[in-house]
Amino acid sequence: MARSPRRESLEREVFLMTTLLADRLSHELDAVCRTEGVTEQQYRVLWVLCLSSEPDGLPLGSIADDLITRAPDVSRLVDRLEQADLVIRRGSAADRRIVLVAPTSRGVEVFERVTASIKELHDEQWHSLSDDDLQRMLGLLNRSFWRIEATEDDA
Amino acid sequence: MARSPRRESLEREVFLMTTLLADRLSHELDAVCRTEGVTEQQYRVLWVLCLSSEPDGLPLGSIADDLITRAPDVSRLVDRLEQADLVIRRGSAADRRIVLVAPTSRGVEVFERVTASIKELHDEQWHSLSDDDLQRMLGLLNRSFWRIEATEDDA
DNA sequence: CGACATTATATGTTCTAACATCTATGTTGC
DNA sequence: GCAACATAGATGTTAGAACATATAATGTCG
Repeated sequence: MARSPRRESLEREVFLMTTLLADRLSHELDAVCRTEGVTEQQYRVLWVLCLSSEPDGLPLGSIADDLITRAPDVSRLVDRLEQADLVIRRGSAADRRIVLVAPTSRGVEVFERVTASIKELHDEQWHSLSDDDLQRMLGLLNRSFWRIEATEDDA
Repeated sequence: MARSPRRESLEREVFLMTTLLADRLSHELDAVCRTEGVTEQQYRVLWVLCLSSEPDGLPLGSIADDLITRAPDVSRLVDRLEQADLVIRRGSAADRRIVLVAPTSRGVEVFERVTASIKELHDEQWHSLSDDDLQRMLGLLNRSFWRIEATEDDA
């Protein structure tokens, strides 16, 4: 933990802690996903698909839009999910360019199991923060991300 | 920005915003590094080397320890830096297993230019947060990372 | 209708991360 | 001193990310 000499400015320190925390959280999440044989990215795709109520599935491009993180390769991401029998591809009758992707029953099961595990993980990850702390943190994160100045109501 | 249906729990939302923000910040940093031809990881190595005051350079393993993010391939990371003439490798006389890595003058220059650009970037990235906000954020990030409960002095 | 742009997806390629393994050197205990 | 183990680093291999380009279907405008 020889990390002292690098902290020059407050901004840099916040930057480092943000990336460090995200790195840690994300890897823990990935580890949980892999217990069910999927990567974090693959889980996110399952998430989008399973929460969508489109019966025929979603177009590939629409998945990419809904994935919070940029994923410049949804096609091959879905390839792997399809090989693992977690989703199926189906052509769209209306527009033959479109490929609809829907979760298989196995895909739904995996999604639900992973989701339950992730819920436990999150409880553990955020155990040390109260709900008020989490709200404050969320506010700061949002302001940082969207780069908006403070409002008056800073309780 | 169709992100509404996914926010089930506060914990998950904070998790998502943390990773989302880190992802954005980190990519902006990487973009700055690449204007000087290095990746973020490579810049971090230069950082460790340039801030160390060891005249002969640091052993590879010691670099890995100092890199905040885990880097399970420092050897090839240094390969690329060496090919770009930003660092040099040198054997250690005391322990012939050890390879010392030191920045070249070009390496130092690149490090300094990138560091200056990053300073500007950070100013921009954190413009919307006051110093108090940054301190609060840092406190929350640290408590999240180290998973420590709140102390009494929550100003 | 036909040339041309646009959209949706697939694929080619390159680089890197992650994991495991290998080699060389050093250390320890008998 | 030597066998067993530990350590430092390099390398082989595989999978995925990033970027560009190709292919196919659709829309548009003359």
